[in-house]
Amino acid sequence: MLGLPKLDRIDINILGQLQQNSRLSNVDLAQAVGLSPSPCLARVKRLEKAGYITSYTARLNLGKLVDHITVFTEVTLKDHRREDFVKFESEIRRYDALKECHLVSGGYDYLLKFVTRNVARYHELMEHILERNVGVEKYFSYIVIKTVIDRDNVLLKYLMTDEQAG
Amino acid sequence: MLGLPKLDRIDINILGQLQQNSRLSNVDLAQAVGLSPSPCLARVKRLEKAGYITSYTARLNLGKLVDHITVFTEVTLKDHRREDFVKFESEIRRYDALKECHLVSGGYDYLLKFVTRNVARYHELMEHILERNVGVEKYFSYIVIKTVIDRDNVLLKYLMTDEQAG
DNA sequence: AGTGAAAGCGAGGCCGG
DNA sequence: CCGGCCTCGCTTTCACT
Repeated sequence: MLGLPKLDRIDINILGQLQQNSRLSNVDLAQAVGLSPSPCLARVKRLEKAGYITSYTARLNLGKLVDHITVFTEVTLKDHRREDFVKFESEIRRYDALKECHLVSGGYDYLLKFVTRNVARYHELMEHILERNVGVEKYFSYIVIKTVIDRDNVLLKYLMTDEQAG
Repeated sequence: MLGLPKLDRIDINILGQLQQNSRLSNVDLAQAVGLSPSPCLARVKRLEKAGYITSYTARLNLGKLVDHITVFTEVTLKDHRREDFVKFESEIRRYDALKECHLVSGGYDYLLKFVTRNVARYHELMEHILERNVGVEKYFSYIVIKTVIDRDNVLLKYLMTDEQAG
C-alpha cells in the first residue's frame, strides 16, 4: 500500500488473462503476453503481493449441486448515526448466507444479496436478524425468479477503454 | 447433461477446495481431500466435464486498478408478454457494463447491476438503453456508496448443511 | 528490467490390485 | 475406483545481459 508501482500494458494483460483463466500455466501465460516465463512469473508474484489479485477461485455451477434461491433485500435502518451503520455492518457479517452487502444512495440504506436453500430458510434468517436488534427498521425482499446474466470477468477491458458500449 | 453421476463427499470437498483456491496443485488438492494424485486428478477432470466447475478465475482488486462505480437498477417493463421479457433479456446482453441481471418477484421486473467508470457513463448507458426501445417503462437507480461485503466463495459448505446460521 | 539454462517437482497416462 | 510408478513438461531459481 505504500508504494504503488505503476502497471504497464503487460501487467494489465496478465491480469486480464488470469481473470479469464486462473489455471493458465506460467509458460502459456508468458507466451500470451509476449514474455519469457521467468519475468512473467515475477510479475505475477508482484501483482499478487501488491494486492491486485485477491484470490484465485473456481466458479461452480451451484444450481447443479444443490437447490437454492437468491434473494435481494432492501434494508432501512432505524437511526442513521455513524455507530448505527458500524453496528449493522459488523453484525451482518456473521451470516454465511449473505453474499453481498452494499450501502446505497436512494430510497433505503443497504442492498443485501442472500443465497439460501429455500424461502423458509430465508425467512428464518430475516427473523433472526430482526430479533438480534441490529437496528433494522424495515426491509423488503425480492426473490430472484431467474438469473439472466451473472458475469464474473468482463469489466477490465471495458473499464480501461474510453469507448462507450454500443 | 444426460447422466448425472452422484457426487460423493470427496467430490464436494474437491469443489470446495478449488472454490477457495483454484491454483492448488493436484498433489496438494489430493492430500487435502485424502486421495492420491491420480484419482484426484481424474475426479477434477470429471467434475469439469460434467459442468460442475464452469471456470477458473482470478479475483482482481478492481478499485486499485481503475476508478469505477457500481449501480443497481430496478427496471419495470412496459408490457409483460413473454416476448417482452425475451426481447429485453436479449438486448440487455449487449452491454459490457452489465454484471448481473435478475428477473425478480415484487415491485418491479428486473434488478440489474452495472459497473462503469463514473455516474456520467452510467447515465449515458441508461439513455442509450431507453433510446433503443427495449420495452423499459421506467427505472430507478441506486448508486453504491460502499460495498461492505462481496464474497465469492462461501455457500458450498453452508448450503450443504442443515444447520441454520447463528 | 529480460534471457536462458538447470534442477526439482507436478501433471497426466498406464498398469496392477 | 484407488494407489504407485514413470516420463514429460512445467515451475522456479540463478547467473548473466
